[in-house]
Amino acid sequence: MNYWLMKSEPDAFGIDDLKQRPKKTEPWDGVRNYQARNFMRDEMQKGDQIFFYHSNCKVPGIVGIAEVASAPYPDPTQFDPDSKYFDPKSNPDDPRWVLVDVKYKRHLKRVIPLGEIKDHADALADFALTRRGNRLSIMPVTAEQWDYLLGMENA
DNA sequence: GCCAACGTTGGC
DNA sequence: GCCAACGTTGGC
Repeated sequence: MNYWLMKSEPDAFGIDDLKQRPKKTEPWDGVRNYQARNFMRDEMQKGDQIFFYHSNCKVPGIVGIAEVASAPYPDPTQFDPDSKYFDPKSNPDDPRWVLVDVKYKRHLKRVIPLGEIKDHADALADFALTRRGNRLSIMPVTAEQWDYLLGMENA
């Protein structure tokens, strides 16, 4: 089992939106970054645990926990000319972009703000989120980092 | 293959 | 709203 952190802008789709979805599950479409895609395509498995992160908002940080709820499959929006994620260069016989379904598990008892995560940089050695200039929307979390961040929930 | 221009991300 | 970081595009 692997651990991940996935970013979302709460103005567009936040953890409350996920919770309110039928089956509390949403196809994580629109990922158009190869590194993030490769994580989904090559490494994600059903049951993997996800930190749900709110970006581009007043208090960016980890707000809850979700779970990978499907195997990777082609992102349908890449073939939809009306979608803002439409990719005319993607070949239906060899889709360029994939996604997984993401299922809501729970909110954290409190938001763990980015600022606080940065304060613990030493304990979270090499955490992808706080590496300089990081813009990945999906990134791996080690088991150690996962446990440590979960511990911060009660701090 | 290089690299300048451009667009996007996302914290502040 | 600003801007640093960085990915992508496209001319050459």
